[in-house]
Amino acid sequence: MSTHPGNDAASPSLESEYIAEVLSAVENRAGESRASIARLLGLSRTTSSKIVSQLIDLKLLVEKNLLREGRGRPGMLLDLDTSTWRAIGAEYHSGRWTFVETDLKGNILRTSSLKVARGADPDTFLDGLAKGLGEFSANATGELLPTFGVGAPGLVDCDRGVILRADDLGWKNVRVAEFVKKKLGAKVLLINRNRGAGLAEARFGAGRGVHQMVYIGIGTGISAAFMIDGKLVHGSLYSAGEIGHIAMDTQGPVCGCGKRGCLHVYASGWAIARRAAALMEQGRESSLAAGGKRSEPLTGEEVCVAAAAGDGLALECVQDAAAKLGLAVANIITTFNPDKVVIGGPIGLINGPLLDTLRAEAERWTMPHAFQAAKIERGALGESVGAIGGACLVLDRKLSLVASVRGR
Amino acid sequence: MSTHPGNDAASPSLESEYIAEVLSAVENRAGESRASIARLLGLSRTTSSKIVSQLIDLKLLVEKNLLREGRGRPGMLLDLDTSTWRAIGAEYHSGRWTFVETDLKGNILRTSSLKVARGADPDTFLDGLAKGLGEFSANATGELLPTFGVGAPGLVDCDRGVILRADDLGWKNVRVAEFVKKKLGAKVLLINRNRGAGLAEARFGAGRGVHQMVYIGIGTGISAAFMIDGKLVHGSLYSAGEIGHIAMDTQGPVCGCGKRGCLHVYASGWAIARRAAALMEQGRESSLAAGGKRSEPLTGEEVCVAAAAGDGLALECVQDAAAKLGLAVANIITTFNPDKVVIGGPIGLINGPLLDTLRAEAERWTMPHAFQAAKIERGALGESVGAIGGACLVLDRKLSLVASVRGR
DNA sequence: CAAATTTGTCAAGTTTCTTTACAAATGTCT
DNA sequence: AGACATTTGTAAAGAAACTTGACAAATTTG
Repeated sequence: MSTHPGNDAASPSLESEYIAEVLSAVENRAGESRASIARLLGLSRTTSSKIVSQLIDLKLLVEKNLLREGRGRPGMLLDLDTSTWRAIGAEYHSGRWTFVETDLKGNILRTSSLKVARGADPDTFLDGLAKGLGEFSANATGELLPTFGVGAPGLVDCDRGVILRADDLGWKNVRVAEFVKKKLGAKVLLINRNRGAGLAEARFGAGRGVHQMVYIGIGTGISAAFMIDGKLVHGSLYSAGEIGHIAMDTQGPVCGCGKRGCLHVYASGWAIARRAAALMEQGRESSLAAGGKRSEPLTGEEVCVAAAAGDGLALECVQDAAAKLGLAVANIITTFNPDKVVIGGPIGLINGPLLDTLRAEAERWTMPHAFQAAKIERGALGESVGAIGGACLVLDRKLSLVASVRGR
Repeated sequence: MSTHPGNDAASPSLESEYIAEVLSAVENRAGESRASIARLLGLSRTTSSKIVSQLIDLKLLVEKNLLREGRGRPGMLLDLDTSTWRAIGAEYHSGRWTFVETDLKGNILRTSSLKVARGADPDTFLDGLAKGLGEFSANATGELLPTFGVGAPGLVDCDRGVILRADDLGWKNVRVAEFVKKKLGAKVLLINRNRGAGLAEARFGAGRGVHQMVYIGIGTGISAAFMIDGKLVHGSLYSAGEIGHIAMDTQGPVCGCGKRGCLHVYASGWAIARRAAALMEQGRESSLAAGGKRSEPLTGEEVCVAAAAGDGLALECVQDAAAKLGLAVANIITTFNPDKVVIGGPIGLINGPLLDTLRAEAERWTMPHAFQAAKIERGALGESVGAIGGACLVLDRKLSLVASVRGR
């Protein structure tokens, strides 16, 4: 036994091209042993064993209990090592930074959040991120992977870590990665927050094990993420999934983008709130009007909650939105043929009438075989899903990150 | 020098994991030498050289002229060897089998076609395929890769080589691969003909070098193929791309599928022909009516040709179809953010007013940045593109196929 | 024409993976 | 219970693949 565990001179070499394959075999399947991995990847037991022991030394894998099945000596069950490495992810949403710390399996170990002025300027946004990351990472429960994953609003250049534009906030060219590098000396992997949420749901949530997944995030705006065989579809300029502005009706009302009949004007949180406010303005009764004059403007979430509680006006607004969403989802199902459609976002996660209407309308406008293939479900990771998505980006690179920490 | 070139005892071993990478480096780039490949893949010149000589022995690569650039000894320019190996692809379309023989670069060396009864039963269809393949492959101009690539109508199970269903023909579970295996003893790679066409355009046609491509095939029906980073998107049950039945207007006319307002009822060849016929029935004048009573029903292609020639009625029909196509393309661009949209199929390839209208309407219904990224162009491979797509499937596996022929 | 540079190949050396062998741990059959 | 078959994990020896270092060949530059 070594007296200096792990970090000593006899540290593993990490030269095999099969290391990543072995790791992902353990990650994506359950109940693998050294021998079963060897069979799976077409390697000898010796090689599999050697790689596994390297990964154990790196604290990426652990041996669990014995695998009793069939005859012969039982194998050692392998699993991701959740004891040591930690990933930190962040997401900005509604004027608030959310931070999560996860283990290698994406389990949330710790959360924190930091309020900044809603609709703030990019500088406030960036300062909040750096401050939050600095404080949050100081209290890590394990060894940190040396990169932060960040989910941001707007059109994101993932390669350069820049928010190219966030139209609803009026931002342009916000260089997030560069800022954090300067402020904290740490690397940032940036992604659009809804794409990050889709990634997280695909890896750890409602889309686990699904090969063709569509995530639809419904909040103030609407956008989607396409996960095909474990990979996120970015598109040419990172705007794949921006379904908020698909044209639903060429005769429809004018949208903020200048076009008519965008999905956004029918089904976003913004649209739901506006519609409810307009109906109340016309004198329609609703529980939403209780308490007289409001200080803050009505939100889509509030309307959805009221609808779930049975408010007639709210129900009407939500169901109309859900019907349009259902039609959009139908066309996405027809176009993509996914195995699963995951509905998320602040609006999508509310346990109300939205999902049933959406599902019924999606069925109405799709071919039966495509609809049956596509299970439509709510997201399973809750509110901080976007931050988990950031952590996912870090976890996807854990191998190279660990290698670089260990100073290969 | 060996007296038995290629096939003798000293045949190459094909064990390196870099063989495929070297081959695709030469394939997808131009002007590579042994040394430049070594740099590209991070290999030593020795290894690169060894692999290249193996590939030359296998007749997959050839040395061309010298590469004079910069100082130093010029490298040997490498290229795919077009002298030996041949791929055969087939496509069924409008009651006709088309066969193509290509070299490793997808160049068409020979074509043939075989008419079978239009709207024939599956048996006639299969007999025609086996007969055609048998005769066509007998006259090969080189050594055949031992597999045929076949583009077929309908929903195709690529793994098992079965047409699961072709609704417009009324077929179900047509086991193409099994039939050809029995009849000719040869393996078949089956694909939907429009997906095959998309594959071919991405590899050898208008989508060369494009990372995010959408192919839209417009014939009697409409369907699409999505090529993301060189890979075709199949979807969960191989129906990704079946955009003929996306809902364009919930108030629209009833479609054959039972729903309302499908793209198919507005913009397919079937729809264009029906619309033109209806207008003429109402007494509208058109060059299409010349020659009195017709024996065959009017086709969408005829209307498009008449529109290109300036016929007013035809122009109206084509432009209305193109406008709906443009709207559909707009939503696809918004959703996918492609670099290029390739318009193909019997209708899409006709050099008439369709493309301009489609492009204008697509621009009208997309965000500027997404539209600008997506160049909309006609297919570059002509009518037999589906058959070339079949050949593509074979070429994509050339390495393993050649290895198996050489009896590794 | 010499010097510098780059290519392609050979021989020798290193690393990685496999083969062969064996102890250890289990189920099965008698 | 005990012999036997089966499977796992590891170690030592061997094979295969890739790299290093060296060198002739082919070019540009000065």
